[in-house]
Amino acid sequence: MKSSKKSKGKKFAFQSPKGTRDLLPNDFLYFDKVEKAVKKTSSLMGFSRIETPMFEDVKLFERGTGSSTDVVKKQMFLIKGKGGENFALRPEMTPGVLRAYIESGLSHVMSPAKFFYWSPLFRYEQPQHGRYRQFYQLGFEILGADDPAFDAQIISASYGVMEELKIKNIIIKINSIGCRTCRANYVKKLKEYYKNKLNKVCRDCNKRYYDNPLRLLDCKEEKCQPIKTQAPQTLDYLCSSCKTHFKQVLEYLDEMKIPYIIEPTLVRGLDYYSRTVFEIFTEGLDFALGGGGRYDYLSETLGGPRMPAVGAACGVERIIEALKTQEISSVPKTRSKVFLIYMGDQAKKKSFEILKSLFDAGIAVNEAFSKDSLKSQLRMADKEGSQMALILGQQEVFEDVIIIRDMESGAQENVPIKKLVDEIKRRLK
RNA sequence: GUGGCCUUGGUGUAGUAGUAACACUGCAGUUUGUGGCACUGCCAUCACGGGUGCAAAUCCCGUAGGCCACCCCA
Repeated sequence: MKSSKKSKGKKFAFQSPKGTRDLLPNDFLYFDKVEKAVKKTSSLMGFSRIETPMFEDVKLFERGTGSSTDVVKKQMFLIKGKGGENFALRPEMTPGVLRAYIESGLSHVMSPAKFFYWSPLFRYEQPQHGRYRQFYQLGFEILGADDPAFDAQIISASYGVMEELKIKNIIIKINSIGCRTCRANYVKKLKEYYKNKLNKVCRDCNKRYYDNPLRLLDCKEEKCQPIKTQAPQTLDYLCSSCKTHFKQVLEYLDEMKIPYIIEPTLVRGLDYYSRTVFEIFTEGLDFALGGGGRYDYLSETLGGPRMPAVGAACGVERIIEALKTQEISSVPKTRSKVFLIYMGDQAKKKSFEILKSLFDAGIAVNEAFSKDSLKSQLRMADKEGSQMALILGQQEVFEDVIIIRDMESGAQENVPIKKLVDEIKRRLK
């Protein structure tokens, strides 16, 4: 007792940084399933994969995502390069994807271009349910097109992934916040409306009034609600082309029978959105699984060419949370059906040769090299649910045979090692 | 950035001041070359640091992390 206490080492002092998590083998049962769904949907709909650096010039986000947004103002991990460069770990993908598209010259080769991504992002936030400092997003971007068909296709792609995963009761909340012209017009009206009510709304709304008036519509403060509901709505102030655009998006969604509700107060938090904005929800979870919208001016804002575009991003951890909440099962672990057991050093050595030949023949084999007793190796084989065990001892090595044991019936048979591959293949089907 | 709750072995829990209990899992074994059952043994300085007490998992303070509500977002 005392000696065991004395022999204890120091407590392991490291833990994963706040808001980050390790993806352990069991997590990948879900992770891989989602990844498979996004790849399938992408290939069916013609999106090709893109990946960009995990860090970029901080200005890309300041100018692109918008310096008035929380994401840029207080949620970026900043890195100082040794040469004095200012980088930021990417808090979102869109500006990087657009940058890559222009920089690579791809914009001259394929336009419009349809991309999908599956990438980790970083935001310095207070972690919470469904919210991490490092998290994965899957997303779609269509660059160089302003046709409303693409808005619908972006939504359809996101919806398709959810559908593929069998997530229940998916609902799209959608709105249009107009183009530069009609939005400016609307914001003016909105400010006029709020002007003489500023003493009746919360402190945050007073700030929003000056910083980002559209966000007034986002307020959840109780005392602001009555004022909010009476406020002018973006949809009533759309210019005729924005109105037509939005109407067509909805019509296309109707054609695909994608369920949506128009949410007049939906505005979203990133500066670059224009016209269509949307978020994706499912039953049982209060956070959005995804969101996106059109960003027709982002390219110009970054000093690039005029390039209308639309995109969406979904939180992978959130989708997985939905799968778990809705008890949608993960992909079952694929276990190898064959388990190799050795007895003695000579057999252990020989087993490498056998393992190699089985791998070469495309047969998955499990073993337990750290357990030397036959008993514990068999126990292991049993636990793994193996269909057959291959038992190799001194005697067998000497005779150049191996025992195949059927784990269910317990029947055993000696097989010449030369014929092992064929014999296993025969039994596996 | 603000406020509230929480933190006991790999997992889930018990234990409100006298030096950690239970279940599952894991590991080792129950005589030598055969699993699934059963049995035995082992695996926690009670998140970390400090304080008060003769005595602290148990009270107090600090830190870290988790959760929740804001904020915002995926």
